[in-house]
Amino acid sequence: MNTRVTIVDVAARAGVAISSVSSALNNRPGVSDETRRRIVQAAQDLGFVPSLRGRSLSAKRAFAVGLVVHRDPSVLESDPFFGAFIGGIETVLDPRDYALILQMGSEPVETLDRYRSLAANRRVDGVFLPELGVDDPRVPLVQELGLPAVGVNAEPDFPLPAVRQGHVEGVHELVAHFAALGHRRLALVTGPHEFIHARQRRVAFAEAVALHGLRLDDVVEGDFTYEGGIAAAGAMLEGRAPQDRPTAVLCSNDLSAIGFLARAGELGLRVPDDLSVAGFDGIRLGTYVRPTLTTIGTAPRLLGAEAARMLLDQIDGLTVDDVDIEHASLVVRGSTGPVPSGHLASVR
Amino acid sequence: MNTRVTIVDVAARAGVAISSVSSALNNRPGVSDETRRRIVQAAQDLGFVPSLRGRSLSAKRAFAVGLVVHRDPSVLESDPFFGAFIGGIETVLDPRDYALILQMGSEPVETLDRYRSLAANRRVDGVFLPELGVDDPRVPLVQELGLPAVGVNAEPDFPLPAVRQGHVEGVHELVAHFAALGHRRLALVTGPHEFIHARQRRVAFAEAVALHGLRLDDVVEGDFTYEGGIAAAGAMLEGRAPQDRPTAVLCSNDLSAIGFLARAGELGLRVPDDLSVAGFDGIRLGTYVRPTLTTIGTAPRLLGAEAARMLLDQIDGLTVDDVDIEHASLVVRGSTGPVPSGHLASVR
DNA sequence: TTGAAAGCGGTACCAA
DNA sequence: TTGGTACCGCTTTCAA
Repeated sequence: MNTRVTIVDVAARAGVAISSVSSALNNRPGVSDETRRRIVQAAQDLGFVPSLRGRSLSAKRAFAVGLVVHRDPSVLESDPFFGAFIGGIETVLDPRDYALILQMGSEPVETLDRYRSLAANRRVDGVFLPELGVDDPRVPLVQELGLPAVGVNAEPDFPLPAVRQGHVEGVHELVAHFAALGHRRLALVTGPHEFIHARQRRVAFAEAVALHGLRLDDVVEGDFTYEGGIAAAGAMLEGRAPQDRPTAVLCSNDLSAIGFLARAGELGLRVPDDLSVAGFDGIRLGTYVRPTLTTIGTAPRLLGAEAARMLLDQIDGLTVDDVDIEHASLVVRGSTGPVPSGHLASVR
Repeated sequence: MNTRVTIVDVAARAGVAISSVSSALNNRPGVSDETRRRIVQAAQDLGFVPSLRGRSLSAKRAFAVGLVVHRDPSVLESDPFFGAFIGGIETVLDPRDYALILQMGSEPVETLDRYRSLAANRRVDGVFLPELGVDDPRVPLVQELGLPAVGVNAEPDFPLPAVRQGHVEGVHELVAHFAALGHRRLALVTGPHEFIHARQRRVAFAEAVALHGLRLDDVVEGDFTYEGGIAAAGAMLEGRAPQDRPTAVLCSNDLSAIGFLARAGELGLRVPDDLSVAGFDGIRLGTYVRPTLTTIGTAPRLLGAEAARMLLDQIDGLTVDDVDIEHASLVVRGSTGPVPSGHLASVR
């Protein structure tokens, strides 16, 4: 039990050369059915599992892909995106005998180094690029390193293969929802400008608002955190007369929306009676809070699965086309409702 | 740029044998200072990074350790433990050039298979065993496989190296806190009995309650989820007269405590005026909710770091002693307060 | 101290 | 169709 079964053992038992074992077990042609059968039998008898290390060295592959999570160490802790994203990745990796190497880098610079060393010692065959920033330095890096990569929710002109989930439609649905409820004065809590997805959501919201002939009263920059939502609510609502406040707010992610809700409540505003609030993501937590959070539901799990498929295909030398998964769409729950009556009159 | 720099290149440039390069670069004796200097210089000039694959095959090591997360696919999503735990692991792995391989198995059986295949193809040199169950099948498995492993929060008689964070003290602190606030009738929402940490918390609570001469009114089994907390609150509070209710409740983790809080609120109970509620973990979310959650703060990050250190040492052939990190302790926040006045009178 | 060479466990090419 | 063998890139004896 101490010494492992190698391909040599299998060859010996089947009475063939190791090259035949290799061919047979990898379903390559050039082995007679009879020999193949004997080899498979021998392998099974011996409980042979090819060593990843041997294969790795010879095949010049790591059979692993990498995900580097950056930002604060508590990302995984408070941001449900990665959990679901990783879950999706796993569903694809596992059947194809690949493994996921997860690394965390607190600061952007450190993150780059992680990618660099993953590539340098060839620990991975490719990487995911989630949470893309504007002019993200990881892009030229992987290009320079010749490291296969897949971008997640990238811009249209992204130079690498990417998987995207449309955000525009969901935002339009939400604004239409607001409009139908009589809201005229909307506001937005964005994410940090350096993130592409923050910008995408902002642009889509502004467009939709204009399209419906509504007013974009206020835009406050948040940071995708709960605390950021609290701060944004303070900035947007505190000390303002009802007539001066927006009646419907979109926060760029659910976490900040939930913070926003909490602060709004502390300021004496009832949601959705005095104010409608919506988030973006569709995290589970949004169904926990009261009122439950209206949101634009995304599919990080699917995004992960598709990204993994694209990455493995790319590693296999296939040409991969960008993929658009089903767009995010509105999920109406308890935090949005009709515009306060006072505001109906005040319009126009 | 296309072909990588190997040890052969370095040897050639330094004008020495590859064995000398290996010795020199790994700080092994038997190389003269002068030669060593030349080799280091050459390596640097060429930007040599040893191939993990070559090392791996030759050294019979994967230079990676594995973490298999089981239970529902949404674990990482809603349970902040793993994010912090992984963060802690990383801080130790990275400087020692190890990587973390993360896998997810939804069902326990599947999880076992993951461990099995990780061991079979030698993708990892060791594994973490978090969230131990009673008679956890992973334990005999890793023993049989001869796979180094470290248990997290294991029982005292655990047969493998383990890192633990004391839970008893924190629970005692909490019960003392309850007692000081005048509470006499306590209750507990546990986690599933099959988890060791659920049982540990239950036992500690019962002991502490007895020690203070208080009453353990009610014990309801939860499932460590928000929904479980909601259900537990329903079972414990709904349709009961104030005199029949406990006045202070410990939920076995924060997430369920937060669900408990929400449901209590819906049932018209004010926390902490009508009822005190505490959790266990110290997750960030507990500071978001209103009232903020009194809890017993744990240190998953530290647990991860220590577990990683122990695992790597074990892999290096060192004998590792079990480690106890600073025990979890009480964090008083807003969800606990004085016993309702009606109950003060009713005691005795 | 240095260098040559034998593995580690596979893959893949080439002759037989 | 088979078997032999040269790698893959490093570590580790063992002579020189």
